[in-house]
Amino acid sequence: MSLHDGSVPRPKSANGRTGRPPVTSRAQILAAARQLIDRDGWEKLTVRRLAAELGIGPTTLYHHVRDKEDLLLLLLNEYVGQVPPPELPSDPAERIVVSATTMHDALSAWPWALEILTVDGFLGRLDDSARWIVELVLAAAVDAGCTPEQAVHVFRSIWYYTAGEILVRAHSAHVRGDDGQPLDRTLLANLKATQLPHLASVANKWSVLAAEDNYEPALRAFVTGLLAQPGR
Amino acid sequence: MSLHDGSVPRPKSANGRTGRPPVTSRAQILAAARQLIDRDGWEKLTVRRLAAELGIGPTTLYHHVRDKEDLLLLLLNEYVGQVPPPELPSDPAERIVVSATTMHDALSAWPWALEILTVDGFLGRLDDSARWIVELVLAAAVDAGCTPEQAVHVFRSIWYYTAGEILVRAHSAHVRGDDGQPLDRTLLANLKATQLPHLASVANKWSVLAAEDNYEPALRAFVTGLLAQPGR
DNA sequence: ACCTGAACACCGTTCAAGT
DNA sequence: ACCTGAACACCGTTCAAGT
Repeated sequence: MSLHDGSVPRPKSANGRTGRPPVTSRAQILAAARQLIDRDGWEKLTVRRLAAELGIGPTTLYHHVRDKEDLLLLLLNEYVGQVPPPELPSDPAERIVVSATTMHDALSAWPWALEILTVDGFLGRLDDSARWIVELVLAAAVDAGCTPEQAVHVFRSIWYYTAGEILVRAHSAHVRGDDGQPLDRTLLANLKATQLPHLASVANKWSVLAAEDNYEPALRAFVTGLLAQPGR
Repeated sequence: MSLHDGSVPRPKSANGRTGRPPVTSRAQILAAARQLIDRDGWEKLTVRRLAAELGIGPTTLYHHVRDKEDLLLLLLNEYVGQVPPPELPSDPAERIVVSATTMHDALSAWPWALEILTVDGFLGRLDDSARWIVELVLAAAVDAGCTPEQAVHVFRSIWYYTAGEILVRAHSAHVRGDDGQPLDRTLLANLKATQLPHLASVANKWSVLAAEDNYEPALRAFVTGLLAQPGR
């Protein structure tokens, strides 16, 4: 790497700055990206569309962000950094629940953010503005009697549950059978009731049950179970 | 839809069958797809590569599978259907743990299969050969005293945890910092220790802890917590 | 310093024509 | 009945040339 700041000769211009004037900025790009996602959905965010949105050439973007992954990471840090911290209860176990729920709700509202987190190994790519949520969970776990190492395991377990819930639910949201029927019908239709009796007994209400939000009660059960583990 | 079976006039040929002879088959396509994934990795499975592998034109594939999603689903059902059923213990709670672990281990070995499951709303798209794993968990939960409805919630919670664990770990596996350093360094480097003390205290061993397999103990804690929930 | 169009190396899928 | 090449409508990214 031989690049270092200020090594490039700069042609002076009238206004004291140098070179061709910018037609956009990183801030503008991020704002446009967010607008595009909110309007057309996450899967429509492509480098080319984003450029078109801004009225610039696709290649111009590469002067403001390293690549698409970099863009997504910037977007994510910005978003998580703006999540307001929750009111924390004094009971440590309940504090874990509230902290995790805050994380969950923030990411549920922006499920695409979670896809970035999953793909990128998440923690290492966030900056401090986003990592405070992790800190909350760790602190509460330590308060509940965990060693720092155990607290990390508690956090990870909760993170897996939370990430799975959001990802699966986000993707299942509007899935229908081939014919547009809700899945119950399909489920029932080709089910050998004699071989799978329990599945058969709930097949006709599966999609109703699957639509119910059970995140928090199950999370509470998980936290209780984790904190009650032997060997601590 | 005006298509119905046998409505197309068929030119007879010498061997008693009709039309141009096939150069491949669905079974051959699935076998080649699996080989391609095992050899080059899941992300290299594209319609065009798969066709090249088989020595046929990309468009020929569309006579044997509806589209790429259909191909993945066929692949997945085949795989899950071949998973051997586990030895089940008599204790219902432990039976949930063993059943879920079987599901987990099978999908861990084939993480790309899980991506399909997540994307496609999973359950409704599987056939009976794959759904027996769900049945095992439901049956065990009912044996443990759950109503069928509660059993579905138990299954879903466990599924979220399992799916999250596999997805996050599969994607985090080989993530390094920009400079190829393990993430601990990056984590430590830009960490404001005074603001995030608990995170700071584990930063240097984070990646070691994150590499530890904690699936089963945490699952057991989860199951214990779920079955101990009030209001049942 | 910043922007641009052309180009590269890909995708999944459709469709008319051939055997 | 099955196969084919050409074509469509896209991707992310690089690079030499322009202002």
